[in-house]
Amino acid sequence: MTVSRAFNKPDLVSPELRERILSAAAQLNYVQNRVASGLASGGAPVIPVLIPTLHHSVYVPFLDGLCSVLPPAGFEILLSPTEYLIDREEELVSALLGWNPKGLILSGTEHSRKTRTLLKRNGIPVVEVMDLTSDPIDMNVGFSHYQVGREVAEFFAGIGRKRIAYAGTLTEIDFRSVRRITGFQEVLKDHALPHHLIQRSNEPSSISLGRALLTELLRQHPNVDAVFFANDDLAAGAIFECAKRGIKIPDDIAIAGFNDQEIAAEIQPSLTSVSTPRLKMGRLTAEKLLRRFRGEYEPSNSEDLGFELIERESTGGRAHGVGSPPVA
Amino acid sequence: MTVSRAFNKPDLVSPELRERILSAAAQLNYVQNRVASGLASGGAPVIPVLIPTLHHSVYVPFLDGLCSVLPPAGFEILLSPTEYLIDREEELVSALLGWNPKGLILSGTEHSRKTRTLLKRNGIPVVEVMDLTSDPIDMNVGFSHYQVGREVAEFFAGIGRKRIAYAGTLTEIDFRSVRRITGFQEVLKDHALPHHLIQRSNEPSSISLGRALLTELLRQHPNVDAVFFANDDLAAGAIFECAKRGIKIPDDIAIAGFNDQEIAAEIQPSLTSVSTPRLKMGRLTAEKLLRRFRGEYEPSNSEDLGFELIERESTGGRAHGVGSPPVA
DNA sequence: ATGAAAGCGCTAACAA
DNA sequence: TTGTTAGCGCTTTCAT
Repeated sequence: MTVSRAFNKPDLVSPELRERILSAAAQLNYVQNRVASGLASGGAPVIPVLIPTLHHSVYVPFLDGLCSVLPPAGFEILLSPTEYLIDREEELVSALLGWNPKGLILSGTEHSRKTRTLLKRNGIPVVEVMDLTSDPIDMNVGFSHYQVGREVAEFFAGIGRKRIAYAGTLTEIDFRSVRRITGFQEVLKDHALPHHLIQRSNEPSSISLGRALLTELLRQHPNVDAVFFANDDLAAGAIFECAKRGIKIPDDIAIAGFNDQEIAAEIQPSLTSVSTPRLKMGRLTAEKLLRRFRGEYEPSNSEDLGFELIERESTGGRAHGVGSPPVA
Repeated sequence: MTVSRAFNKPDLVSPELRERILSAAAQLNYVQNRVASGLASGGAPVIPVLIPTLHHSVYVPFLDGLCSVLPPAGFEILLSPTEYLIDREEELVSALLGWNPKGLILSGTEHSRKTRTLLKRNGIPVVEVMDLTSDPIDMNVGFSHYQVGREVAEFFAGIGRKRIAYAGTLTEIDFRSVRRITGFQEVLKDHALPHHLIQRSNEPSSISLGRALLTELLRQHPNVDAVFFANDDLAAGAIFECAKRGIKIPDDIAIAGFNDQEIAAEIQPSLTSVSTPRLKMGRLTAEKLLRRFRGEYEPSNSEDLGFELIERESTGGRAHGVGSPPVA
């Protein structure tokens, strides 16, 4: 029918007829059946997005970035949390491929062999996000967690800290966390500093868990003088706990977080953190997919968006980003 | 083909044949084409979810609740932010109906006439969430924001506050916020207290905006002695700002937040807040949909999940929920 | 318990 | 510029 054209390729229909069709459609509240159109054209306009979890708000800005680009371009987002489970990811990828999606987004660069095979053979554009890899399934947008670990360790060593710890959750199954620890420990070794001060927990991340991690760390190693937390919530908990115990930050202990969430700039003392480009990652990921759909040339399959260490009071830096902006 | 049956109604196929089919499918990495099956059976196993925004983490636990129920039951979530725009919602509903979804989830109870008509005529199960209404499109799961406003105002009046303010964002387009304000003001009027101390902003909510709102409020009304913030981030900002200015909480000013996010229990002083059942709302919403799909009887179309005012130090209550749980 | 026929509502490729 | 034909990969329904 010409109706289909009027919707999908309006310029191929005479203005007059198009007018008539569109207005009739409006009258009848007609909307195209996306399922049928998906079947006919081999592939539904959906993009499955596999993220580890929604519990942790870190993934929200990323999603937000996707939502700002994909739906306006006509693609719906199929949201699926994997709970950090690589086997669950495999199941989900397999099931989601049943939608014949035009593209797919995966978190991290660590996947089961079958996931990789499935996706490679399928051949649709795939973006692996959050981390960096030299061997992407297809495309890759992220930054190096390994480098984050290195940079924070260098930073602590550089300000003269001697007993430098890492504290985090899911330190075994969250591969990004593992990489940060790896980089972190390597640098400590290079500096001949102790590198086994790793405090782990498998509970979900939270402010109160940050308190607990700090408490336990100090119980086992009372003279720790710097801690890199796996995220800002944990670090904030540690700051609250220090306040409660009268531990001086940064004099007694320096604290750094990860992700530079808003609380980092606002808490007292303000928290040194690593700013990560999550919103931008979402937008760029979406744009790369769209470009590929249009068959445009993609200069690079791998994009390192970098990160930035933001020094604040918790490591002896100056207050940063605190203050009252004008009310609109 | 019998293959279809082997997947969808395994019990109608002889065990032996079923075995053979399933193993062959596994070998070939075959997955059913959901699009084709959706077309043939009239309706894709997707549930569009319209939420106002992802910027604000309040919607995340709700989504999380949905994700814990819907995907395991075979339904994918189509996530679509409306940015609090009722016209955008209308467009999205119309477009999403093109998926012939089996059900649909809407935030709030305020919708355009067309949205209501479209949905009612379509006849699929619809759940309106977050707020309560006496006239749902179909089903309704939430709690009364109006009552929240009333209860907090009563509470402030009850502890002897005289100049009680409300501070929030998007106070015009976020209807839940509007309702809280309405209830809040009604009670203040009943108590013959001033009820025009409303501080508004249209910027997105953030800790630093909380600082700004408090600052501006105190500039205009220096003797305000209680403030109900539209959420905990804003309230936390206000607490940080008070610390900076040496304003005593709760002696000089009492502060309450909304949603009882984790920071409320952890900040110093701890923050009185209204605990809202967001995760549970997600789960219950999903379960109600599933029950309806199965044709089961739903005793009630409207579920009031309630809320709870959690008193903490910021209004003169005792510390609450602070402390270090054991490390796992 | 299994198979055959028909068609879901579109879009692709082609013809007019 | 418009209409026609066929078929996307399933699930129905009905027959075996």
